[in-house]
Amino acid sequence: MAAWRRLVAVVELLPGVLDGQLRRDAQLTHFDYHVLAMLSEAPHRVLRMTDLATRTNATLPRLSHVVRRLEERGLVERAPCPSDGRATNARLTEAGWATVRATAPGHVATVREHVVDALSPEQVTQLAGIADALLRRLDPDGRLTGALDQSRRP
Amino acid sequence: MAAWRRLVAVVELLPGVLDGQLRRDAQLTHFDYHVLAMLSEAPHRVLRMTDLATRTNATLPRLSHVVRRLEERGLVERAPCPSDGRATNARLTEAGWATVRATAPGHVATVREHVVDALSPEQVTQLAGIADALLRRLDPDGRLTGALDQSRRP
DNA sequence: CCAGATCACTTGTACCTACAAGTGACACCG
DNA sequence: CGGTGTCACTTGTAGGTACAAGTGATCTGG
Repeated sequence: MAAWRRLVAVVELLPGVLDGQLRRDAQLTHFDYHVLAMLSEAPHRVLRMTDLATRTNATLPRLSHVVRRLEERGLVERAPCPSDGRATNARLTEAGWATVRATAPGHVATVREHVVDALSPEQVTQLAGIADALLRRLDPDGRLTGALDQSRRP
Repeated sequence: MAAWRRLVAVVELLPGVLDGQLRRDAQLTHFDYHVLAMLSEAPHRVLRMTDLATRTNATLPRLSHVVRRLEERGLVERAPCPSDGRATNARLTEAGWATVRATAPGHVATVREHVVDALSPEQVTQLAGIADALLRRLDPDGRLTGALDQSRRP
């Protein structure tokens, strides 16, 4: 079978595996986790909704709903931005931070189990190059990989 | 950044690209397309719902809803299986077959554009090996890749 | 041969996501 | 300063997916 077809199969199956593990272990969607993880890496664990949306590849409506649900669970807080009245800052609460710390190891272990351990060291190196090349097309601005321009700050 | 994190980013972005192209060009979900494609490759273009579910990595309820919608659009027909009264056979109609033929080239072109053309020939070869290794963990029975046991037939 | 278990679905309900419309807040131009 | 346009969200509605329960048909043991 052609290489691309196998890639499509991987792309079809892997999200389900990652999502399932997080749902079981932390009652979080993979997207939820991504939101919390991005916040946890930000300075003061605060980000504008717009920045958070680009970092998670989400539309603003979708992010708004998700953050509202996370806020109801006490993992995130929202507050109007002092410097720009239009903007909203999302901040990771202590409970949210604790959730990330408790969840990250299991998530990383799942990825390791299903990806890294399935490949030889050379293949891991090759994969890095391949993923890099693909992301230059899929995500030219590096929004998901953290190479975002840092000019605007909350 | 680690290789696996870039892979996760790819896995996050690629489905959206594939889905978007099919929605625009054929008003089909990527999952819808996968259902039609599996039927188009089956003998007589007929498959049991259960077989179709494993081949598309879907739960039976999900498949049932999707096939109902495809049936309403005239792309698929359902009929009770003659040999097993419990089973339902899904058959690709002429309209469905025409849709697959009309849609496949654009879909393949999209994959080519975003994947194959982004990589060097060596990388494509490497990717085949990597995807193979990953699928041995993610899909040990080869359900999505067509290596399914062929004992039960409609 | 028939009661219970299993199988192959279908249907119903709840949740999540996408798209569209609406609401204040800022920015620029005269 | 107003008025217009844009920005940054929020809310509402429709469509898709997951989980749970229900319906016949088939198998199995006594």
